[in-house]
Amino acid sequence: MDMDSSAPSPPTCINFPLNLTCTNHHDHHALMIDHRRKIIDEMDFFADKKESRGGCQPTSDVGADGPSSFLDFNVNTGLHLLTSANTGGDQSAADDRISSNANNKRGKTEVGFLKTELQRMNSENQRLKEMLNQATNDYKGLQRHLLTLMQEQHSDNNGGQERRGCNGNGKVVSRQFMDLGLAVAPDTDDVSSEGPMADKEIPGGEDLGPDNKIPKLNNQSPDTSVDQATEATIRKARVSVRARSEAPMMTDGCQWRKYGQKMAKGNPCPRAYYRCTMAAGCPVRKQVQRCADDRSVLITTYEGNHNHPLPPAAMAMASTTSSASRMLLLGSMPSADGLMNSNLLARTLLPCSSSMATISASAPFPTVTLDLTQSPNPLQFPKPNSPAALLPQIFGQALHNHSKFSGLQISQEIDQTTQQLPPLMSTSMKQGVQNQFNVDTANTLATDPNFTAALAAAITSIMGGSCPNNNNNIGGVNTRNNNSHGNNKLNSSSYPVN
DNA sequence: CGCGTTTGACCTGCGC
DNA sequence: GCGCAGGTCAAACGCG
Repeated sequence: MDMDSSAPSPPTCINFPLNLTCTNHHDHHALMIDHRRKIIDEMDFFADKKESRGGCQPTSDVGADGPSSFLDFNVNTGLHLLTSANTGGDQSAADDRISSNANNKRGKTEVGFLKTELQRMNSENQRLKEMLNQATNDYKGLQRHLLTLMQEQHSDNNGGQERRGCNGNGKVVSRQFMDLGLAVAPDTDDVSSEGPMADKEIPGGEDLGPDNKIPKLNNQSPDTSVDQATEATIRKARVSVRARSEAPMMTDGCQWRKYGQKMAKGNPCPRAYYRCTMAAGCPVRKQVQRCADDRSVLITTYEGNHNHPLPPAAMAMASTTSSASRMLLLGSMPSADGLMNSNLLARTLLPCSSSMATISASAPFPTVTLDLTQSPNPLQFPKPNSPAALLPQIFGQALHNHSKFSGLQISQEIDQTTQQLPPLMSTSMKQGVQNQFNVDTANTLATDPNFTAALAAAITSIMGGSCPNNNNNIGGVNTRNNNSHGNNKLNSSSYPVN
């Protein structure tokens, strides 16, 4: 006997109707534009429709018959009625005709329901847009108000004479504003060199030197000045990494050139100064010095952000400086004790060790210190070249992945949340609420699955790619990088400090 | 010869 | 104003 070659293949008929339920506007719009056009990157339900016209072909796609919930969903929509109408018959036509009236009603009911639902969603979307606009306006207004207050306070405290503080090579910025994450500019409107930090890898960001421009507080929109001042502060922020290592220098995937060495007071070990040589004019510098108390501890301090693309290994550390700086900035939001719970943030970032990371704004430059020498479990950092010794990179990667949340989203959420407070609430009261928000946010960050996932991903990527036998090679990245530069000598990633 | 390191001189900020 | 300390510059030097 012949196999039932004439038997229709029912499944393809069932896929078709879903369009009405889910993406009415989508596919309908596509059809209006061009009936023949296939919709790329979307499920092409019309493909089955076309096939069904020429005879139903068995498929192995989602639409094929089987226990797929997707298929079940289609069936449950009841809209397969349209399919039968379009296919015009075969064996199922009779059955369809029998049930057509009931299905029609049910289908119309569902379409009507979906239309209502769509309208409701649209109106809600519109309402949310308006709320967002309102929040944005309030946010800008508060920033404006904050700047005004700070200017007034600054004038009161310093008599307007002392717009200074330490800012790189002798340029002076109000320390108070630095602590607030803001900087007061010299009399210049040139803020062109200001820009996003490592997150966007701006070219021409090499403004660490005496020509460093600080955004002017006046004569520009407050939100812009805040952003630019923030970036200026971040640029001067430092990330210090303490690691127990016998190696002369920590490996971070970058190429460094030593440009100086000094005997620092109180430390018999000289301090070496390096600058990044991966790109001309890269502003990133680092200092390497052995700890006076424990010569086995290497202290590496990073400053600035790279203005060039980085290999992943180097990106991790660069991300640390950038992201930790943002965290530090977030941690220096105004509060009753002048410093928002910086160490809380540090503990939050690395909850496994309360002493692993500290944030200090009391130093000439706000500094984040990652102490990798105080592992609660000695096995955790067994050898200088072990994957665990690459924790700064892990930390950096995790922070990088989370940097927008930590540096931008949080602060925006803080501000926007503050905006929700009653307008008559005093500034100090709002500030208290904001501080509490910071605490809550930091606690949330500790348990945030995204952060955990980012950290886990970073650990996986670092440890998975690390090569314990090669001090200068993290995941083979450096080797590739060296080849691309065509000169291994350039990779001066290890220099004796002593 | 090119590149990186060394090292003394120089610059700048800060405290007294 | 002076001295100190941190940071940078640049000529001299070494290495491959």
